[in-house]
Amino acid sequence: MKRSRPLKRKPKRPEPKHREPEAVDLRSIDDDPVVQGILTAISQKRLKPGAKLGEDKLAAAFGTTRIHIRQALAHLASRKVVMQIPNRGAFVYRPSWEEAQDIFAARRIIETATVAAAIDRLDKTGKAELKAHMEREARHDRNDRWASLSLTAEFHILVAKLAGNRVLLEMSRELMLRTSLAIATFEQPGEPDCSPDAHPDIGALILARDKAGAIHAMHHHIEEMEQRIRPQEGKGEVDELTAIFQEIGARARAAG
Amino acid sequence: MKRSRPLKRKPKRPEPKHREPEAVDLRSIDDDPVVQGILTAISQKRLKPGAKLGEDKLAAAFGTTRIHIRQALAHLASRKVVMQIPNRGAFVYRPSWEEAQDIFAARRIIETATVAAAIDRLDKTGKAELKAHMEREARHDRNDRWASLSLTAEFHILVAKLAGNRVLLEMSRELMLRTSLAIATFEQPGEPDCSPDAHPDIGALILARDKAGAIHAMHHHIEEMEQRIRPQEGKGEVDELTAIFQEIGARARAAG
DNA sequence: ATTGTCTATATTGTAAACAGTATGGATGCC
DNA sequence: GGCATCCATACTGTTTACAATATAGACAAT
Repeated sequence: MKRSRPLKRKPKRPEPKHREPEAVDLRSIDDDPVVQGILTAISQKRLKPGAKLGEDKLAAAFGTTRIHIRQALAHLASRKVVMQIPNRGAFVYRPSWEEAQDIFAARRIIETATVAAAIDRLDKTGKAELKAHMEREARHDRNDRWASLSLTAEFHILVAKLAGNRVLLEMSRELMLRTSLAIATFEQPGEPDCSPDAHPDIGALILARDKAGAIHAMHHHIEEMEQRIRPQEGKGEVDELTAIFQEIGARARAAG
Repeated sequence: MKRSRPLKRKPKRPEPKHREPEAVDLRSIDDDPVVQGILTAISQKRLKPGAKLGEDKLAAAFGTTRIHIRQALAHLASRKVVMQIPNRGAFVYRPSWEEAQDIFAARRIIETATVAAAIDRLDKTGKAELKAHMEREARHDRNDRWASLSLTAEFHILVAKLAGNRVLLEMSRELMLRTSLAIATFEQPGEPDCSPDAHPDIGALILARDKAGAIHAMHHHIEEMEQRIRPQEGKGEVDELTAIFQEIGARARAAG
């Protein structure tokens, strides 16, 4: 029993009353698989600075559409992880020498502050997390280059997490990625990103609540990283996109 | 005299050799008029947190197309200046109380560092710029609220510029915007963003190369800003409800 | 009055076709 | 052989139309 259709209705509604958005699904584009895939590919150095990120190829590699890819690339361009050139496409960002130095300087400032804050608010849970990570880093397979890179990055992220400031955590994440790009652009071939002993030392100082010591160690650690790069630029070959993302996808599926 | 059309051509070209992008027009989306318009509207507090940013209306207001608007909004969402909710649209970002505190903490860390760096590399040009700004700020019309807000923001940007680190400058810009949003969300009505005397003091300390004094003054200045906001919210209801039902759920699980 | 359900409208999201631009070889000329 | 020009291709950028979803009022029932 359908009711009669409404008879009176203004053809144009008056300005609708504004309703605030509240408690809604807050899924960010950062969780997007395409964004994550490209980010991990970069942090694992499978994607090198200057590599072209063709829209069609990415769409095929990820099994999605071009629009989706464009959105992801635009987001990464906003974060200075890819560079978009009009009518030519998107490329993995290649920082200038000056920018690389600025990135390291920014990390010294932010990460010395985060390590201090981490010590201030260190509790049982934090200690456990830190110990757990240090064990994983100690006993990991040093021949698995990709796992190595992921683990060393995770240490710095963990410290930022322990500091308990989400804004600084985001900034640290961003700076770490850009550090990867800076190192990939200017590294001498064959050297690791982090000296292998630095993390256990810093971790121990945090656990001992030696604030001055930890700050100094972190400062020195980042200085050491910076001293491994040189203003020469060598442009390497670029790997095939499909192969990279197929393997990353397989790993993600295996891990999940 | 047109030549005969080429007769032999492989239907599919072999993978084209990769050419690196070099020395190209590097116009960023940050220069986009839509992005700039929304940013200045926010920093001048004409757009308040939670305000809806409809695509069609913006397109009409700026005299452009929806796609263009979408790109701009996506960029601003990446920078956490607007919040995008699926199928509902874009809104001016409204930080949580915790996030607001984190923003101020981050600013204390970064801006004390920038003010120190600014003193270290202060030269004639820098001194002149600083003096010029201080004069403008001293003699500006205090009744023009929008000019006031722009000027006070420019002071902090100028200090970041003098520090000579572009990465930190970007971060400061971003944090200042998010500070505007935090203040707009939690301010007591009628109070200004910055205390009017702080900037001349800090500027004088920089010119006198008093590093410790300038750092302390900047730290105090940002603390003062933070103390003007209060966690009062009109929408505590939502949190209350979720808290209630979370507890009920916990009881149910405990009973079952 | 309050609540629930329905529907037209508004608005956002997506797909596909089209247009514009760069690219890399091929051609022709010197 | 070296160099400028030209064109087919591939790619990016934009427009258009359409589909999916949310919104706010109207009506009905309690």
